[in-house]
Amino acid sequence: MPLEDALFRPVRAGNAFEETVERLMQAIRLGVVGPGERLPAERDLATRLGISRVTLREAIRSLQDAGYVESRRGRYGGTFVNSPLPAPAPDRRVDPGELADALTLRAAVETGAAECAAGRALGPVERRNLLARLTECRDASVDSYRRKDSRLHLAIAEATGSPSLTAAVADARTRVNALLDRIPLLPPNLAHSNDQHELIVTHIVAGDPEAARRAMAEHLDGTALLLRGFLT
Amino acid sequence: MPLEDALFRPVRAGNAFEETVERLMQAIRLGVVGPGERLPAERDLATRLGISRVTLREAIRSLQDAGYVESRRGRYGGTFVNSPLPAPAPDRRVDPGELADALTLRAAVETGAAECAAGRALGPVERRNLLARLTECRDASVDSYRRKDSRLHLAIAEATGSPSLTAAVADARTRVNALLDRIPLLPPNLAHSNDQHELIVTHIVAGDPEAARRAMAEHLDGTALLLRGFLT
DNA sequence: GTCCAATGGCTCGCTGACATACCTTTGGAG
DNA sequence: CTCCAAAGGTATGTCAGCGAGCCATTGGAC
Repeated sequence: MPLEDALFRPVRAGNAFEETVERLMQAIRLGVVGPGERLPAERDLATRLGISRVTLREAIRSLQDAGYVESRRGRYGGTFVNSPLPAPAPDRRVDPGELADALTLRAAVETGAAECAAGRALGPVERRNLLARLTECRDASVDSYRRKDSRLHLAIAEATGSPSLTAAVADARTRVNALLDRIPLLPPNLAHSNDQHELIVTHIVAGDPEAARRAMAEHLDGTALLLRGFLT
Repeated sequence: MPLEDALFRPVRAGNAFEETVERLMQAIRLGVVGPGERLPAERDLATRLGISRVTLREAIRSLQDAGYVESRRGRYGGTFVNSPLPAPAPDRRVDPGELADALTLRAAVETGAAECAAGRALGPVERRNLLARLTECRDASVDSYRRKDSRLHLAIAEATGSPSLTAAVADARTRVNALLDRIPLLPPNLAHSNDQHELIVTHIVAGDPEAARRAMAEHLDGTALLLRGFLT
């Protein structure tokens, strides 16, 4: 019974060290902490993540070894994200079940987020955040595009005011991004994406939930088709 | 920044014991393992949950102490869910932020699930499962209603074929159910719910995603209004 | 020039969780 | 009647992860 599989799934996705590495990688790959920027201080971050500083440091150490970050001591020191970032790990086989699962989850949470964001009275801060991410995305270079794209989608999730939904969108995107890293990024698709982004944001700031949802659904269908096409 | 709060949220929701108790309670409260039914054998369950048998037994022990289950030794023994179940813990203050967060998340994942389920070619097993849960829900007594209701909604999530989305719906429902336990269950609302359920399932088996989503959204709005009303 | 606050770097003892093995109970198969 | 498979119950040694404290480095404030 698949339902029992869902409820009796593993309580822990891995040990504390592995899960911490995943989290930090997520922040970097989603562009929440961009190249050149600093992670929170170890003591602060360990508290926020609910782990010991020792474990956090082990995780940071392995990100250093992989070339993602560098640490500097002293006041105004810290752990900084490298620029440029190393290329992600090479291709592995993609489980078709995993592909369908990730795309289904993303479709649900992201269209839900777009609709919800459009249905709220957005404050000026959220409005500005959305528009800023939109233009950043449009102006992004090819190798920073995925990060800027993710930041825009996360800004939409943030505009729902729901931390849980924001986290769900971040997780879904992380999974889909890992798959997208296996296929080429083509400029025409990129331009098309930007047009769709503008449409989505327009509907959200205009407060039209139904239209925002439809625009987001179309946008996601585009990359879903690409993924299914390239990954057999 | 709320985005960083979402990404740097705690890696672990609690220790292994606490999380295991939550999981088992979830299975019982959602009616996935109903009164009189048996949980999987300890060795099997511990493997599925990715924890040691010792930790699982500690969790089961605390459910025994709380009166939710009983264990019997010997072949054909096991851990069985009690009937009737003890009443949930008495009222505590409800954080209005938590209420909004839980409702937003649920709205996103459940409408997404309904839409996705309606958009798929359902097998005969899934169809029969949906209809069976629908009638079970209609015929349910007042004190088993919440469980049967949850089972129906989970069947819809299951029909998406996405384990992640199913798990997300289960988690969202668990949070909302915990809030619903604080307000009365009124027969008129119950009848109204049943009508909406029938509409939702009809649209799903008919393969009309748009209508299924709208019907689900209306259904959820009903309980959302109730919750917001009763919980100030 | 001196000081010092904030940061990364390191160590040690303690506890929770795990893997493994074995014991006890039960009820059907033969 | 005997046996035994499958289930819960128990004990032990090992290790990951934690808390707490201290050290080393740095660059601005004074």
